[in-house]
Amino acid sequence: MPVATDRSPNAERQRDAVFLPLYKQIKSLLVQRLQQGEWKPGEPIPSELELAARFQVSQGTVRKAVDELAAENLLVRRQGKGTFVATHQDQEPRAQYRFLRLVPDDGEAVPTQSSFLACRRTRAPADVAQQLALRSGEAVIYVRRLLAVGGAPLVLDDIWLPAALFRGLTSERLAEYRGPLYGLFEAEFGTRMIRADERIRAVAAAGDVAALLAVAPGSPLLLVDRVSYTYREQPVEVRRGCCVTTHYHYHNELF
Amino acid sequence: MPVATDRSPNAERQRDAVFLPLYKQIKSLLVQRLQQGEWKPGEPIPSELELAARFQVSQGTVRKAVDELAAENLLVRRQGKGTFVATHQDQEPRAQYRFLRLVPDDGEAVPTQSSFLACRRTRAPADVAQQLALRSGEAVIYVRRLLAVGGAPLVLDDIWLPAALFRGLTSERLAEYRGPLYGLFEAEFGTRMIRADERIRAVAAAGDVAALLAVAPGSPLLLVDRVSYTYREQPVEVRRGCCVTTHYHYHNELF
DNA sequence: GAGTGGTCTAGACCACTCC
DNA sequence: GAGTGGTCTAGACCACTCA
Repeated sequence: MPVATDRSPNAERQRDAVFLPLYKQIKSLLVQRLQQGEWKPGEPIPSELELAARFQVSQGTVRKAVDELAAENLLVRRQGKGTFVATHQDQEPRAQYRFLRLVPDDGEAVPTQSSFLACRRTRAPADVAQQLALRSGEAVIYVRRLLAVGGAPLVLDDIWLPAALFRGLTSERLAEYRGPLYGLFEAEFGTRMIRADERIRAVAAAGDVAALLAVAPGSPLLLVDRVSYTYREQPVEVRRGCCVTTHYHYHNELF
Repeated sequence: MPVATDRSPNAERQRDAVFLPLYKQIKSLLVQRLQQGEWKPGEPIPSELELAARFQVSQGTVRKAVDELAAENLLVRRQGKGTFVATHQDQEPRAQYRFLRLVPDDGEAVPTQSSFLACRRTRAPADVAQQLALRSGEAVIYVRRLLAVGGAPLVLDDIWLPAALFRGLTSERLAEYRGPLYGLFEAEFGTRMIRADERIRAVAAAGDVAALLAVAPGSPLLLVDRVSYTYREQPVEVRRGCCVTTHYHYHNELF
């Protein structure tokens, strides 16, 4: 399936609606196939040489496309083995908890316990609907989860998901699943989280939240508002987390 | 100045103390020259062809080294013009305020007013000394700065810098300088911030801090503990910021 | 040993910038 | 038009993995 057989880029390609370098076009085609589920999370994609043959370009061009996708964490390269679709169900914890920035002040990451306090179908509040690019009042699944470590509550998450994409998500399935939520989402619902935006604030704990987190009302909490996106910048999760940061902190690296 | 004239990498290079791909070696040499100030912030580095000739490698190899340095924000490529040393004094605000993640909840970034409440030479507290890789009690410069927007206090920063690197930093120089602090640091003291680690918590405002930020004691504040590094992972700044997040939030993007 | 990604080269041509 | 970074190719060889 040639993308542009002509060697002089402008001659053939500038007539296209959008002119892009070959490797960007290849990249876009790869994302399209990922989105369509041609290769599933954890599976290998075809080798560079095969992709080069398939797209009628040189290996170097495929390479550059794959390099960028690997840099964006959509693909994972493993020398000698192949290139794999990134997954939240991976073995390595850094891949598994890629989006978890809350870490203990000292010592290593400790396994957390999840308990699900709610999981029900409801109508999207206006702000949530807007962030999910849904019409106001459209069906969403609302989940409330308490994360604890060593019995001490750490995070209270309120999560909204488009009901259309997560049909069949119940408390039972949530409770029985081991590992990160995003692993469940991609394995059971075919929705893979690629990117997220977070807005972070300090707030005073309201009464009900304070009770669930076992802190005094008015205690300072870290409020993390997240919107997660799947392929092609499609928003698929709104999450509001209240975190107790007495022994944990949010870690971030600036470049 | 050849890095490895031999074409078979292992034959010659594996005898070296560390074996690295050619482009990593080039990259390291470039960082070394940046660190030594051979090319100053904002200035162009030699063209790819010239570097290739100088290091006795192909343009492609230089290119890969420069690509990585550009990805790490040490260099900035501009097509048709050249490759430049990144700077905090740049025109574009996104480059200028690269490390500022605090943004207004709505609307565009508004210019802030800095006032410097303290700037004095003192001994490093134990924790600061450790983070700066100094001996406990070694001389540091302590700066306290209040950031306000439209007259309303927004951030109170406490900053510690190794006195050895920032000799001559005074309240006067701070007050008369326009633009980001890191611009002053790189222009006047030759220390360029490359990377930073941040630890973020929610805390209750203590009395003195609350007064300076014009909030009630006990109000929730975002506490941002930052350690900044210059070339070669050398820590050169410890900063503790207390932020009022009623109309601003800390923005972060996860990949 | 076959197959995969990783490095390196040499050369062609393109797009952009500035004189 | 000269010089710069940006794209693309073709081919060689290397390092790693696994059967």
